[in-house]
Amino acid sequence: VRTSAQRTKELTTTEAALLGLLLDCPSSGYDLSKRVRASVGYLWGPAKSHVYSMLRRLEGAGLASSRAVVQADRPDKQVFSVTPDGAKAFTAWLEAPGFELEPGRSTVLLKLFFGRRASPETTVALLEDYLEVVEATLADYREVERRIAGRDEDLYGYMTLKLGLAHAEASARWARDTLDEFRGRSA
Amino acid sequence: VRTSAQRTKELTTTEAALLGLLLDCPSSGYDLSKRVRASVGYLWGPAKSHVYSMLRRLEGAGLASSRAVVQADRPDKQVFSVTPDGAKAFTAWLEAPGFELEPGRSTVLLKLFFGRRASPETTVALLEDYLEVVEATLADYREVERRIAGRDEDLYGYMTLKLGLAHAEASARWARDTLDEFRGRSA
DNA sequence: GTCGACATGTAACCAGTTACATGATTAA
DNA sequence: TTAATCATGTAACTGGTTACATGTCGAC
Repeated sequence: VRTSAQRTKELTTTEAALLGLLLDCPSSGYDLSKRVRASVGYLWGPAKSHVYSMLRRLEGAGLASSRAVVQADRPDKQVFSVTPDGAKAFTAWLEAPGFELEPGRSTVLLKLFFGRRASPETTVALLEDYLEVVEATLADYREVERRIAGRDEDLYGYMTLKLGLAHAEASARWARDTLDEFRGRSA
Repeated sequence: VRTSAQRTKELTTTEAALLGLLLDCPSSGYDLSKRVRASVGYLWGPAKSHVYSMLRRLEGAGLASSRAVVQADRPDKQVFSVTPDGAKAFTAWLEAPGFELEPGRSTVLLKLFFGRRASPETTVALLEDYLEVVEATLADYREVERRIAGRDEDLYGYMTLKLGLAHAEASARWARDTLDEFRGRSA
């Protein structure tokens, strides 16, 4: 039989992310969705409808509170803030050791793995497409990098971005190498 | 109004993976689960119970067929094979352009992103833990690499592994660099 | 008067997980 | 007899998605 002490259900990653953003600045679901895209978006991007339901859930759990804000020039909105309990839950999540490191999970990899069942052209096309996408995101990341490099308040975001950059660079290099090797074989 | 030509529901990634493995060798759900872990496991690992239900679904869709195999020395089993339709569906999946490239999605990154809300020690600990895990998987990958390098029949698996290796190496390098920089700041 | 940004959701679905149930067979 | 491996599932849940519904408000 559980007592009331059991109420510390761990946070979803999305819940944690939203609390983290809300700590910076109380927002409506609509605003939050946009803030997600503008910040953690490239590494965590829930659907808009999901954001709304997570907010309601946080509120229900007493981790966030909302107040109606009447606006004259545009539709009214519900602005959510983090409650003391919510802040506690967030730091607990943040400070808790351990993390999930879900593996590759990319269909490119899986398709390549089964490449011997496809024509060489298919594999080459796959790799070329992949390279293209990777180079595009690489360009994005580099732009963000230029924007936030050196800015002290973005230090942690910068460190995070760095890993994304490193991965993208490694991916691009790999794709080029693999393409070369692959073409070498077919030639 | 749809005609019967509409029956080409696209394959789930897991379905495709299972079909791909079944093409190499018909197997029971139990065997397949083990084969998954031994091959694509590090980049795609469905739960055992999920494998069973996917197999039944493939059978229902006419993409796989099963026959009961009576065993004297151990419990009987259902062995699944790919039907001609299944083979067609698999190559369609394999040959279809496009792929999903879900982003980072690691909680490490997210926790780091919110690092300014945590103590420096927490962040350092996080990075150290991460580095440890990455180095362990790196060691695993290198062992697999030694095992399959040069073997022509594993060429595609090898190429796939190479990306995993490149990512792991980049991650380790990044973690070390970030730790250094971080400690430099605190010092 | 209609388009686009603002704002909040609902409904239906889905891939996948965890925990558990069940039982055969063999080796210690 | 008990534990391990083989073998197949069920039940309940969950984190998340897509598609859609609904409406406000200012700008053109």
